[in-house]
Formats: sequence, structure tokens, C-alpha cells
Amino acid sequence: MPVRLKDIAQHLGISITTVSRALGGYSDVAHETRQRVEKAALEMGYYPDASAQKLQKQRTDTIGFIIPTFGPRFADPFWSEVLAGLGNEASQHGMDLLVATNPPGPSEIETYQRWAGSRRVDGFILVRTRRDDARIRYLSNCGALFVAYGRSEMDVDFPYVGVDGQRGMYTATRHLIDLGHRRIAYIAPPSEAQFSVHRLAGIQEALQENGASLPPELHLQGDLTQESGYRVTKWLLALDHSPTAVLCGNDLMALGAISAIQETGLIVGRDLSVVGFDDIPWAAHSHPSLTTVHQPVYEIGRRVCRMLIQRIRGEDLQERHIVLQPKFVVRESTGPAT
Amino acid sequence: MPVRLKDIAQHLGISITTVSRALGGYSDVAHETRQRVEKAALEMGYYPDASAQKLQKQRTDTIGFIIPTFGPRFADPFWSEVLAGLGNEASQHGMDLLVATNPPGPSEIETYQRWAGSRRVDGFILVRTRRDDARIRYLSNCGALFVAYGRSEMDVDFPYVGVDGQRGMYTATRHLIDLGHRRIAYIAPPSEAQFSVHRLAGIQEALQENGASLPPELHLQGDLTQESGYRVTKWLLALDHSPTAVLCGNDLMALGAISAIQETGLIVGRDLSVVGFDDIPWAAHSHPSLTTVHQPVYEIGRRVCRMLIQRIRGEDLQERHIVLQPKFVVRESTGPAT
DNA sequence: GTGAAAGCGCTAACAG
DNA sequence: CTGTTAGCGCTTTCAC
Repeated sequence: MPVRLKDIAQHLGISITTVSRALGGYSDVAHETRQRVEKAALEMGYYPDASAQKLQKQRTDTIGFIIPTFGPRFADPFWSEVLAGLGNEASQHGMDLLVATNPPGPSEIETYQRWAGSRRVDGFILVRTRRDDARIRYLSNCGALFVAYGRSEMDVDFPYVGVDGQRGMYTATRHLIDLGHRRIAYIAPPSEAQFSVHRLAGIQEALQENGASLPPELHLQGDLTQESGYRVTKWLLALDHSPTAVLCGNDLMALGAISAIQETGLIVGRDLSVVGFDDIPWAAHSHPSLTTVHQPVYEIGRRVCRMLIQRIRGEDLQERHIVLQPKFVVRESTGPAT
Repeated sequence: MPVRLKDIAQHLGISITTVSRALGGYSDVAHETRQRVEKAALEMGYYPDASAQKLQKQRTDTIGFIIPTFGPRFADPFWSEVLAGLGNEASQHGMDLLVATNPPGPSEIETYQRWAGSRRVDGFILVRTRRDDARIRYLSNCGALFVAYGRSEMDVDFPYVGVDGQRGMYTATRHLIDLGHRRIAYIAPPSEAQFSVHRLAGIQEALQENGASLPPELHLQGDLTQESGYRVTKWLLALDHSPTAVLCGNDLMALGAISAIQETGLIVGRDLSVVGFDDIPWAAHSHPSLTTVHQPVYEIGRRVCRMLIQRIRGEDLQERHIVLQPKFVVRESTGPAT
């Protein structure tokens, strides 16, 4: 049975209020009383009842994070890294993280409603923003606090941190062009994802600068998993006039692409180049290692969380809209066109 | 501003009590009143205040999950899969998941204390049990509910679900022996981990059956990351009398081992065999694909969560101790000894 | 069938 | 400096 304020008060023969005040760090408590209370609280292992405190303060010191996952085996390191960033930052500020896993759709929104309506959390972290995002619409409508990892082309203003995917993909595409590649394929992320827009724009910008373009048969779509990268690449390799380089919407699909290519006996980085996006930990250690666009997921997680906490605390944000420049990392999976 | 019971009561001109009872599904409410209340609640978007409800009911409908992570880039898919299992099962029972990321140590225990003491959660999920596990000791001492993923050799009884790592590694080792391997190396998990004990036992059992053993220079330890698998394998390959097969404590280290081997120009599955443990999603798609011991992480996550919810609801567990038989999956990373 | 009142554990305004 | 009192929003006796 947990220790309550009442127990300490009884034990010390003083009132509950005094105990509360002593522990709350109020100045109008006798020095000696405070000492006794603090000692007793420590000895008895007192922790304030969270529900009672929340009910009174109308704050939960909890942040909601709903992972828009698809299936049981969602192995994208992106999630673990964001989670680590959020979790570590939150705990530094004495905040807890309430997490749910809900695939995009009605059940997802229902969780947002439930958490917001029941005041379960003080605010939300949104990730993988979508071009038309029901979460953003709902949360801004009902005036709930949130900060997003990623932008959205919707006509709603909200605070976010994102990376410049256009610039990242532009650089990646330029890299391939400079290596002599002209027939470049792109395995795009799902088109609902906001970042799909920027990444595509970067590719097209670079291609157009060089009088090239993305032919429809080389512009395909995956679902961000290795499997889809593998599948789509197999299809690409079966084309009459197959590409000499493959840009991928994320690293996971790029790794799938590498698998598919290796299976046909071709050498990645020599016969065919592959580029990813994200720079997940494994990218540096795959064989061949992956040329990719680095995105500081963990740090962005921390930053997004910090911004949300500032909003919750009522502080002003210095910057509401942050777009970071990603770093392009050249490794072994790209080489001159043959 | 969220809708409260009071608002509905006012709106309908009836008492708060009646609204509460109507929504609570009590039988002593006029049929018509109930209808009106339900309609109003839906229209007004009512969700009960979680803190108030919890304070009253002395239940939080929340499960605590503290991820014992080490650094920012912890990409082990194990975590995402467990999390998905826990999250999906919990939401099916109307439970929420409170998550924290704390490296093993005092801060980890502090989080357990805080959450248990402040009644923030109804129970805990423990993962990656350790041979001497401070979490288990603390939680069983203070009588908190928990269910673990994995056993522990401590002298404490608690409910768990785990896999038979000994059997799994025995099968894996036998497989190598049957392929003619005699000089087998083992990259072990950290020795604090309870599963390190079982996995090692399985290896030794199989070796001894064949009059072989694990020489100290081939018995090394990693920290479960690809990097460590890579590093240790490099070291193994530099030995005068290097092994013909490498068993790894998990898939991540096995993937690192494959990278290291490929970097020296050797062919995995032909010149050198590699075996992992876990069967993470990527294992089937790596190149070469990984021979490994399959562990149904997602399902175990669900099951552990279900057991905890049963305990919370005061139901009896049919089985307190579950040890599942893992499946051995032969793929391309193993082949005959040369 | 419905309402008034008490209380979950805590904080905060107000006396003394 | 300390104690009494009220109230956060809800559930749950207990009267009517």
C-alpha cells in the first residue's frame, strides 16, 4: 500500500497541509518542520498520487505519442530513434510519455480524441505528417497543443521541425548525375506522406537542371519497407532498358533494393548505384555501405519534444518552424555509371 | 475546453449523478433519460476526465513499460516489435501504455519507484530480464504487479513468458556440427542478460555431445549491436586458426559479423557460416539471408500484456510460467565446413 | 428513477 | 508558521 500525505501527517502529528507545503517547497514552513517532513517522506517512500495531483493541477505532465504503425513487424529504426529522443527529453523535464500504436485511420483519430477529451495528456507529438492530415485538422480544431516532426501543405499553421527533403534529394540526384547516370529510377514513399512531395521535388529539380526527367516507368512507389524496395527493384531489373541508378525514398527500401540487385549477381556501386534517405544506423554497416541522406532523427525527436514542453509550460517558442539541412553521405553503394 | 459531466447535466437539466449513472450503464435509469444522456454525450463529445476517474476508481488502466535502452541509436527491431505487441494488445483492452526509456541502473529503478509509488500505472511489463535483476527484486518486494518477457535465475517467483534459448541454440549448434563444423566461435550477449545463460548452455550441450567444446579464444562477448558483431568478428578473422562458423547471440550481431566477413572478401555460407538468434524481419532479406532461431517477439509481447491485464483485473492465470519452443530457420548464411 | 452528499488525495485561499 | 476549508471531476452510497 503506497504512502499518502495523510500517513506522513499522522506519523508526525501535524496537518496534511503542512506536509504538502513542506514538500512543495513553500517558504512559509518552519525550517525544522520541513526537515522532519522531508526525512519522513524519504524514509516512508512517499510519492504523490499522480491522479490526485493531476486532478487538482489540471496538468498531467504527460505527452501523447501515437505511432502510426502498420503491422506487427514494423522494424523501421526511425520509430525507435524518435522514441528514444522523445523519451529522453521528456524524462529530463519530468514528463512521461503515453504511447499508442494505431494505424492511420479512424482508430487513430479516436485515440487522439480520447486522450485530448479525457485530459490524459497535456499535448501531442505528431510524426510522419501527411499532405492532408486528419490529425492536424482535428488537433488544431479542438485547440489541443502539439508539435510535429515534419511539415504539411495544409492551410493550417502549427509548430514543427523537419528536414529539407527537397535539398537532400537534390544533392543525392546531383551526385548520381555527376557520376554520369542518366537513367535514374525512383522508388517513392507513399504519396500521402508529406515528405514524399519534397523528396520528389528535389529529384525533379536536379534532373530538369540537366535536361533530364523521371520517366513514368522508372517512377515507382513503395511502402517504406525492405520488402517493397526488394519487390519494386526486381521489377525494375526486369525492364528492357533498366536504370543505372536507383534513388529510394528511405534507407529501408534502399536495403531491399540492394538485396534484389545482389540476387541477380550484379555488383551494387559498380553495375548499379543505390541511394537511400535517413541514414539509419545500419546504413553504415550494410554491405556495401549505403550512400544516403542523413537525417538527425534522435535530435529532432528531442527538439520536437522540447518545443512541446515549452508550449505546455506557456513559454513562447523562439522558432515555430524549423527546417534543418540534411547531410549527404557518400558511401559504397554509388559509383560511376557504366 | 473539454466537456464535463456538469455540462451535460446542465444542458439536459438533470443532475450530475444521473448522467454519470446513465453513462455508466446502470440499470436504475429511465430508458428515455439514458437515451437523452447518451445522445448528448456523443454530440457534445464527452470523454470522462481521466484523472478524476482514476482518483475515484483507484485504477489507472495504464501499463508501464520501461525500455532499458542504452543510447540514442538503438535500432534493435526487438523493441519496436515488443512495443507493437504490447500496444496493440493493450488498446484492445482499453488500456494505455506509459513508456519511458532508461538505461539499466539507478535511474531505471527510480522510474519504477515513481510510477509504482504515485500509482501512475496498474502494473509493469519487464523485458530483457537479467540474471540478477534489480527491477524484479524491487517490484516483488513492494508487491507491484508485473509480468516479464524472459526468466530469471533469481530466487523469486513471478509470471513470465520466454523462449527456450537453450533448445534454440542447441539446434543451431547441431546444425553447424552436422555441416561438419568443428571450430565454432560464439559472440555472446552481455553476461548479465538472463538469456545469455540459456543460449550458452545450448551451445555447450551440443558441443559436448560431440566431444567438442568452446575454446576461450572463440568465446567472445558483444553488446547486441551490429557494430559489436562487426568488431568482434574482425578480431576472430585475424586469429591464426580462425573459426569456420560463428554463432551470434542475436541477429544484429550476426549481421555485423556478415559485414566483417564480406569485407575481407570471404563468402558467407561458403567460406564461413554465420548463425543469429531472433529472426528479425531483416534476417530474411539480408544478403545472404540469415540462418537463425526464430522468436515470436510480437506474439510474446501480446501475450505478456494479456497476462498482466488478467492479473490487474484480478483474474487467475492459467499458466504463470511459459517457455515457448523457438523455430530454427535455415537460410543462406550457413553451409558445409570447408 | 432521481438527487444530495461524501470522498478518492491533493493543492491553495484564507484565517489565525 | 500552521490548520481549517473548499474544490478539482468523478463514482457511489443513501435518501426520497
